[in-house]
Amino acid sequence: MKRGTSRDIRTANRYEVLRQIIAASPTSRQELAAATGLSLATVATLVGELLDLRMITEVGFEDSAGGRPRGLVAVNASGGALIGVDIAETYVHVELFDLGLNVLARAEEDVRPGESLPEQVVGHVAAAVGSVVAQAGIEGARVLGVGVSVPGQVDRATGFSEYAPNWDWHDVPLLDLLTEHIAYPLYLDNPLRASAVAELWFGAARGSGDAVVVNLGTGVGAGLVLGGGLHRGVSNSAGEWGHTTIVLDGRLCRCGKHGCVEAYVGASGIMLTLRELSADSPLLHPEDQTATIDALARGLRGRDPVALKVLRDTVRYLGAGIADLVNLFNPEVVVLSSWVAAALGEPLVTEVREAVARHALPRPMAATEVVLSPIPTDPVCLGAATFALEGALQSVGQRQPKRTAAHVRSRTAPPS
Amino acid sequence: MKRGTSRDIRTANRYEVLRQIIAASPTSRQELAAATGLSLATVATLVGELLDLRMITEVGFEDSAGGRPRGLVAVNASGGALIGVDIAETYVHVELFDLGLNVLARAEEDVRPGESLPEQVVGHVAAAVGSVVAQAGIEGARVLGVGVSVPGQVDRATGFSEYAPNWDWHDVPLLDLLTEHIAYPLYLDNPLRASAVAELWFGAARGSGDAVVVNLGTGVGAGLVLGGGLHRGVSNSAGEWGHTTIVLDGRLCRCGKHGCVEAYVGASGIMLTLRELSADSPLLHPEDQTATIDALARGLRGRDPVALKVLRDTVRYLGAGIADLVNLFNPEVVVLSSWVAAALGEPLVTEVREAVARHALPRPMAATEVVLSPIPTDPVCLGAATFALEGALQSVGQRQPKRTAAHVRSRTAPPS
DNA sequence: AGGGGTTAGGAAAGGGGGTTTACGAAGTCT
DNA sequence: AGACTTCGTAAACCCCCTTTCCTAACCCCT
Repeated sequence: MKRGTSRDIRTANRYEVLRQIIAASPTSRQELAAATGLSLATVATLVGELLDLRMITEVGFEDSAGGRPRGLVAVNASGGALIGVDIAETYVHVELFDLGLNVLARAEEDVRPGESLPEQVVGHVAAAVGSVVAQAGIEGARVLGVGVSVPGQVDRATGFSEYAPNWDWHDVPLLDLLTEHIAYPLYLDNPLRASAVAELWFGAARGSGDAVVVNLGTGVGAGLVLGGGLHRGVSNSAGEWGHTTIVLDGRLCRCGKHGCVEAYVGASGIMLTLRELSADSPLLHPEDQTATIDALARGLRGRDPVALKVLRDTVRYLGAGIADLVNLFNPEVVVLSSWVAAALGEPLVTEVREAVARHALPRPMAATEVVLSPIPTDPVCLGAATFALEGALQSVGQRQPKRTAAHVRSRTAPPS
Repeated sequence: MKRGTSRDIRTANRYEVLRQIIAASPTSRQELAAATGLSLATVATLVGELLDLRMITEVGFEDSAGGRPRGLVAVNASGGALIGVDIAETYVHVELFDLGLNVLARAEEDVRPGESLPEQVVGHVAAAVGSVVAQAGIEGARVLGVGVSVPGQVDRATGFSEYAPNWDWHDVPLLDLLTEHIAYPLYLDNPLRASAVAELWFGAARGSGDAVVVNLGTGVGAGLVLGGGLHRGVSNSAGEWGHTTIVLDGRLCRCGKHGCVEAYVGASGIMLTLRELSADSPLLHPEDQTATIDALARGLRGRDPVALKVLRDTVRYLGAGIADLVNLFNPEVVVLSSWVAAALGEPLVTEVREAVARHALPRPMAATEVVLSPIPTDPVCLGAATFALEGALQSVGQRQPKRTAAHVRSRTAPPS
């Protein structure tokens, strides 16, 4: 069991202060102290560190009721760039961010079904990363790091993709492969945790001690924020919620089991529900999940009865599943994230809220909010970039190696 | 969000050292340092603190390969007593422990169906507590605290039992009621968390960063140990796993919903499974859960086909449910606890292990063990007593109020 | 019996972290 | 210009753990 050291406190506080600055830029030290609960002195030293790192800059002053004006600090947008890579089943999506986590450049490469060899995927990543750097006209030196999200289980220590369900990858040394093409510091993890970190830093989980980020996409998962930090589990695979059994002996899931949550509320599960309900529905675009979900979303806005029924059926499962998470974790907030949630939007949350309230125990439920992710862009890219940001911030605390006191040893010729 | 302070580190280390001493008493400072990963100096000061508290004593020496002998310390059994109270649906069970957490006295009171008013239950508790103190012949002053476990949701801050499902209690000021009868420091929580803490301190979760303690009794729940500590959630109701939906529209549960885990793997769920399978089975003792489960356990030992079938059916649900927990938390260990698990014993774990391995994802599963609770006595009493122990240790860190420097003020009459 | 050698354990120093207190800096108000 | 206010840094302080140094306590050997 790893014990916590006092340095972890410092790191957490540094994160917290930077989060706050990014969220409310520009801001004053006073405001930061109030928001973080730290003392003014601590905030001042942390702000000093971030200024030294050129991650933030002083941007003027603000009147203070009659006294010395407050100095304002803001994110130093040009102080560096972060790259987030979202490797998914059918595409590689790359975004380049400034330090305010604004998107400066985007690139997307399609991964065709035949091209799923690790080398091919890495090729796409390298090309897209090259592209965003070129687009943004950034000098390479300013890229602080590249976060890479890859589906499945990832071992962060070794940089192996232990298992990627869609491509049947097993123990691929992904980090090594990427290192050959990309010269920036690399941080590897999976989309579940990426979007959870994105919510933790910039989204609906900011400031929450405990939050559950429910990812609704092609795959389904739950990023767990516990005690103000990401819960990884003992082998970095916590959060695999998609294959939770919700209907014993139910629908066959692509994982081979029956009745998984994902088989009902994942994109293809929703498509199946639609097909079962109305096989020739105009909403249905076989072979195209995105189009179908978009059509469904339009249908909901137009109060199309089939679309409403599909939503209701889906939420029947989703609501029960999320209620289980609420009972189990008793979180402050449940965030619905990923592209299916973004597409279905308000109608989805409204239904989910109601269903969860019906299924969950009253007491935990009373303390929990269910919200849509407020992140406007791809949360996985943002989260991946956040891993890079955390990495860059982590290395601040590192003490430089001690000077070897060589001269002390030279006693062979003592002074007379 | 509460920030961690450096004092929390100290508290955690104090816990860790005491845990280790209790587990391997007598032991040396050297051994403690090795086991906890702390430096010798830190261990020495912590041991010093515990000696000052009279929680441990020096009990002699041990040869060290040729040098100064190691001093040995052991729990000071007579240094104090802890009381654990397990309030359950039909009984109040109280145990008095020495500081080595050995049971010195027991008392049990039956709570008859009509007697479920808070005052009546509190009366039983007070009587039983009085009884164990008398039995053990302990002076009152030596009781360091009383931990009380009460089913349902408990607000530790206010000492209210917010909701107790079996008795329809709502917002009962239980702590206040208990305080009127019991003069010792009181610590209130629920059985789920009590048995989780018991495993964390003395059972199978010792030294685990992440563990799930699955409680199989009349009720069903999961105590969550995350990051080496108990996870409580935002309103102290995390771990409500019993009412997780495992069969959509399945069996009616006493909570009013359908298809809850508890409806299948709780004691009465198991009884129902048995009744459905063989309504006139000799194993079945209607109206008596304990007798039925015991009969079932005997049946398993005798390889009775009906008993085996009941076990297999139960594990079908339980295995799926636990597999979900494994996927979600990726814990180091899953502990099966509470009286049903204890009664069914090895046959149960063996089946569960197999079922979980079948249902869970391979990667999280590879890192997880499924074990039976090694705690021989009532884990809820033990856990409740542990809350009292933690409470007693907590107050160590409290700084005594600063001496008011009164003499400094008396400048009115300065010395000539 | 009286030195080495070895190991345990305590005391002091050192490096982190956060907070409180004191004070100079930089404005406004009279 | 001087008084008042408020910001922000510097210094002192407390807590935590570790490293280093030194003494205590025992063995063995001469």
